[in-house]
Amino acid sequence: MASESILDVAIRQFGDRGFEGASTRAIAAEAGTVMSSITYHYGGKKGLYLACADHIAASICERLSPVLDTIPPASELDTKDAIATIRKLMQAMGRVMLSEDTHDWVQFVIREQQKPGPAFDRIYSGLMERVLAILTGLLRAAQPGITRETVRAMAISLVAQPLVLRSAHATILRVFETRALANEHKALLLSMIDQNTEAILRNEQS
Amino acid sequence: MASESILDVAIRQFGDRGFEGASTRAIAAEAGTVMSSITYHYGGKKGLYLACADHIAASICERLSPVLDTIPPASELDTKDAIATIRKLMQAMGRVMLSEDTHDWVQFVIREQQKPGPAFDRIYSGLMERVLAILTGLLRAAQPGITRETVRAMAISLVAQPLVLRSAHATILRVFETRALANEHKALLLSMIDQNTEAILRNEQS
DNA sequence: GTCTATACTACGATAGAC
DNA sequence: GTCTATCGTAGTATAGAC
Repeated sequence: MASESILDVAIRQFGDRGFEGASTRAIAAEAGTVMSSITYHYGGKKGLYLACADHIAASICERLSPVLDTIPPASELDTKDAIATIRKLMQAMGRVMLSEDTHDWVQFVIREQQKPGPAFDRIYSGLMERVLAILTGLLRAAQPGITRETVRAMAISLVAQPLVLRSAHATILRVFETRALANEHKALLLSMIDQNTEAILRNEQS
Repeated sequence: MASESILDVAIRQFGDRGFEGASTRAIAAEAGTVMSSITYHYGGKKGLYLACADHIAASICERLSPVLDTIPPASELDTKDAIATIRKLMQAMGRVMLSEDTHDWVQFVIREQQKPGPAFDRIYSGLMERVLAILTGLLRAAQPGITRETVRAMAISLVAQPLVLRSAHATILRVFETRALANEHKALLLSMIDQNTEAILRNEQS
């Protein structure tokens, strides 16, 4: 079988074991080369880690772009359309969190949240900042007159629901008494997010 | 100054740096002793880690018990009281997540969620199982006729809101453009959780 | 019980052969 | 560019002095 690239292996290892837990020798070996290749291509372990962060931010951004790109400027949306758009955005984030092939990326990001370093800066400015800017804009359109601080708190509360699908993944598996989420579970969780998003936005609006 | 106990230091170090990132020599030194004491008292690094998990589960449980102990059996509650009780429980969880002195505990748990091992079993059975059992019981009382799977999904969605306060802590600080959450921020986030909890439960109930 | 001394392994970085 | 060889450091574990 063909070797994966160093970057792909590194993202998996860093996500799985964390920065200190992952070993450059093991990453290199799994990529079919030797440790000194990492020094040559990335300047060392830290450089490789930062390259992973950049790649992940770009990859998740790319995964979300089919939805993000269809979102019109918030100024053009009325309350009803803004709510519908926010629901669409939450569903897209939920699907990313439930998708198997994003597992390593999201794991990496969650780890970096716990002890943010230079890699978090790149992920934040390359991914989160953009998504949060769109979401806060939509919230302002959905609920005119809302204060800036309330928008921030509400944005956090909304993204909490997709995020928890990964950040508490181990607990979710226990709750559903399974080793891997079935499609029925995923559909149920997504529809729950949709209902709750609608309830939260409708509530505030009154 | 008096030395902290090995367990206290270990919880902080493991929470901060993860299992692989923490060093037994550093933990022992900070506790005012030497590494071999860890071998003697806990049987090694893994044993110390498990002891930390037990201690954390008990500590968080103890912190929540003032609220948990006042919750009557769900069978005695009507819909209105059950909703009020759930809101009180969510607020208690939110306060735990926002409290500074639980930082190390929660950090440890979040890390263990990412790669669950034997320590996660202890935290789950010693803490989460109990809280989730109470919450699902309350949900059934709040919304009679709800299916078992829907209760599970809703429980996850509800706890998502307190949990995100820690699991996405780095992002929240960026959103509020601050280095540490002020009391006003915390109050706002808690009231947002309360509003959303109420909206979610009211919505489903109809 | 607590510490010292030591054995053994694995890590990341680097120099240099090819 | 990719490899081998090696260096210094840091990790856990263990035996034994006190």
